[in-house]
Formats: sequence, C-alpha cells, structure tokens
Amino acid sequence: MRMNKDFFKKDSREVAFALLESNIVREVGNEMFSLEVNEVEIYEGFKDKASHAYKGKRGRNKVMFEEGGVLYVYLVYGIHSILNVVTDKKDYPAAVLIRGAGKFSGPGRLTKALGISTLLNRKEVGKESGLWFERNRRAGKIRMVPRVGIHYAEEWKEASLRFIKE
DNA sequence: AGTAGGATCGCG
DNA sequence: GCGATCCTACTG
Repeated sequence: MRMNKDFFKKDSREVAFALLESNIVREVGNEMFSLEVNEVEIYEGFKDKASHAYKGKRGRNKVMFEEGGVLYVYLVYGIHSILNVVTDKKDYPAAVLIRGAGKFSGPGRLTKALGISTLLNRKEVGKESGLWFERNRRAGKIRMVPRVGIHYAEEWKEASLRFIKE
C-alpha cells in the first residue's frame, strides 16, 4: 500500500525500516518503475556531524527542517542528484537517504536511472510528484553499518546509520 | 567575484 | 585507494 505524506512524520529509524519493506515507485511520462528499496542511510538531528543540517538551517538544507513527507534532492560533486525523504516533525532536521533499489546500487546511479533531479526538491511524496513508496513485504534481516562518504564527520563516521537489506 | 570542498563514481 | 569533475555555498 502507498504511504502518504503523513506516514513520514515520525522517527527516521522507523521510516528507514519501513522503506526497506517498500518499493520506490517512479512515474514519469508514460514510464513507470517499481523497485525494491534495499539500502538507506539516516541523517538526523542537530548533533550529527555528517548531516547537512549540523551547522543549522541555511541554504539547501532548509528542506530538512520541514515536516516529514517531502523530498530533499541535492547535487553533489556537481554531477549526482541525491534523493532523500524528509522525516519527523517540523523544525527537527531529519531525512532518510535512498542509496539503492532494485539492481541499482549507489545513490547517484539510482537517481539517474529513475530520472530524479533537483527539480523534485521540496516536492511531496505522492502521485503528483511522480515519486512515492509502497509498503509491500516484510523486511527480513537488516544489516546496520556505518555510512559512506562522510570522512569529515569525526565520531559520527562510526554510527551505524546505514541499513542494508540482506 | 573567487574559491574550497563534497551524503559519488569508476578505474586500478 | 585515488583522481576526475563541476556545481554550490560560503567568504570577503
């Protein structure tokens, strides 16, 4: 079943697990993709040095402070669009990064395959944006390991906030 | 206006 | 393990 915007107004861990029990569905033009989400990462709160929100609300990270259920899509390395779903309540910065789905591994390759760009930034999950999630199975076993590409994050490098479906 | 650095990728 | 790559956000 499709998860509506309200579903995401809760703790990011809960959302992360739910996403691993879901398909990401992308509808663009007359094309439709539905892929099993198999890898996510959490960026949450004011203390997480890996999070864009660590230094406070500004610039691109504004979206992370919105109420759960909107998309946070930004560009890294000038090339790759990275897809996150904002979670939790208003004014509390939190998001789940979608790293892999179906056969696509790596957040940049996934967004490329699904035609996801920064145009989707701040849009709500749902039919209208052409991007939503459908919970359709039990997650099974999940491995929790440190996140990727955050060498600058000091002690937060070690936090097991990357969830991989086995 | 200039610049440093990056929630990656792909090749070794 | 490391270099390419180029946009963005921050600085001055």
